[in-house]
Amino acid sequence: MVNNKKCILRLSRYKKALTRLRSLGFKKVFSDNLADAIGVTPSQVRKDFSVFELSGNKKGGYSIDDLLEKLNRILGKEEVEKVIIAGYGNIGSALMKYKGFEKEGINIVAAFDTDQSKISPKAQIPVFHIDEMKAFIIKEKIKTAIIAVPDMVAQQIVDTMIEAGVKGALNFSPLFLRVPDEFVISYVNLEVELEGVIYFVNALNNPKNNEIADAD
Amino acid sequence: MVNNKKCILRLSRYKKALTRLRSLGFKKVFSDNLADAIGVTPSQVRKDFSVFELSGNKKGGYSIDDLLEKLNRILGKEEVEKVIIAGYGNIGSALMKYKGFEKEGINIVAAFDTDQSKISPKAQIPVFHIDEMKAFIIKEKIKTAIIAVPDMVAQQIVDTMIEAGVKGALNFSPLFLRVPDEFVISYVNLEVELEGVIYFVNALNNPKNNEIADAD
DNA sequence: TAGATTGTTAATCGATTAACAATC
DNA sequence: TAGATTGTTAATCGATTAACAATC
Repeated sequence: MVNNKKCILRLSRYKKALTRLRSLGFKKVFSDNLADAIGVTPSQVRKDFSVFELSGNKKGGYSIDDLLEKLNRILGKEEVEKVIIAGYGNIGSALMKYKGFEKEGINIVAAFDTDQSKISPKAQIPVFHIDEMKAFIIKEKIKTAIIAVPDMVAQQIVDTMIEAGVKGALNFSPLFLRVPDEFVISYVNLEVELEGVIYFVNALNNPKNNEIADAD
Repeated sequence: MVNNKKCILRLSRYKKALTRLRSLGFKKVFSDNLADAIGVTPSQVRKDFSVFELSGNKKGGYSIDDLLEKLNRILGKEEVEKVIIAGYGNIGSALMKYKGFEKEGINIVAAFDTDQSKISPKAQIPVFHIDEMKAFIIKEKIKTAIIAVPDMVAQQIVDTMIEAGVKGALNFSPLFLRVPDEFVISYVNLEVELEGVIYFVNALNNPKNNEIADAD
């Protein structure tokens, strides 16, 4: 198993770029083109591919169809992934409607909240009371979740998820959550990211500094 | 200038943790406590602080008030930061309502969209037609923006922003955008993040593999 | 063939961690 | 004082990049 998050995230970006190239009618791609498309070096592309034994033809580049098929397999896209959302506030409801997930074969199957006025079990994508989450996870064998609940309850929600069998989550709560080593958790922290941008904007536009900051 | 994005993002996380500790009545904190609060090593905390000349007392730890004041200064929080949002779809409108930003002294001052039905120039936070964005940026001297427009127009929108004087952006479009070196851009790519979680969930629960993946 | 591109190894780079002297 | 914690240096670790042999 490749244990390098940044590399995996790049695979996902290659996939996106390849899909676009294919839709433009391309059949073949060179490490150069792909590097350009996602903003890395050609060495990086070839290294990443080599790690996953994605091979091309010397001189002939890589077959886009072939790469896409293999990337989908690596990223677990052979079957549609069922994901639930805990918390149906601003973020949770935006994510439910977000088109980007279904495009990638990710299927949001339900959301959960405490607020009675938000609950709609008959909707196309149902919103249930949070008390029903545990049973739902067990019944539907949910492995992946999105945490978009208020900070105060985030730890408690992830604990429940873990008990019920969830193996990984995308967490929008700004708190650091305590989870077992084998639980996968990825933090998306919008304030922190935006504060980072603001810091570099100020720092780069301050005449004292003249270095260049990395985008990543 | 410290040119290490991950370090800056940690400063923002320290700040969050310190605010919480202060609200619980604490006055002092040790590198140990902070490390624990955000999930890093005590060495990391002391190293980060040393880089920014945030000093404590040997034996006595760090003063929370003092740290918070200095962190706010470093992160440019002495004045409220004005930010605009391009694109008032699912993501854009969720971000407008998002409480996390104002908590951190980030002020969303306007949003822009092409869809006439979304435009409301008299709202508390106004939504204008995208054609008015450039003039608004110039007039209000906006330095930081959030890009939440459809993929197809993301490059064009960031070009306009740059022309008008924006210096950095948080980009929710999954495309790699071409920007000048001195423009700060941070990518938040929800599909990519979620795909990463799914990959590790599958990989870790596949009997062939028994290594542990890093959360970050 | 000659030229171009892959695949892989070795070198580089930078960030994290460990260790420990200084010191409160 | 003795013990604990900071602040910093050096060691380690891991990821990225450069270089180049293999080869289509």
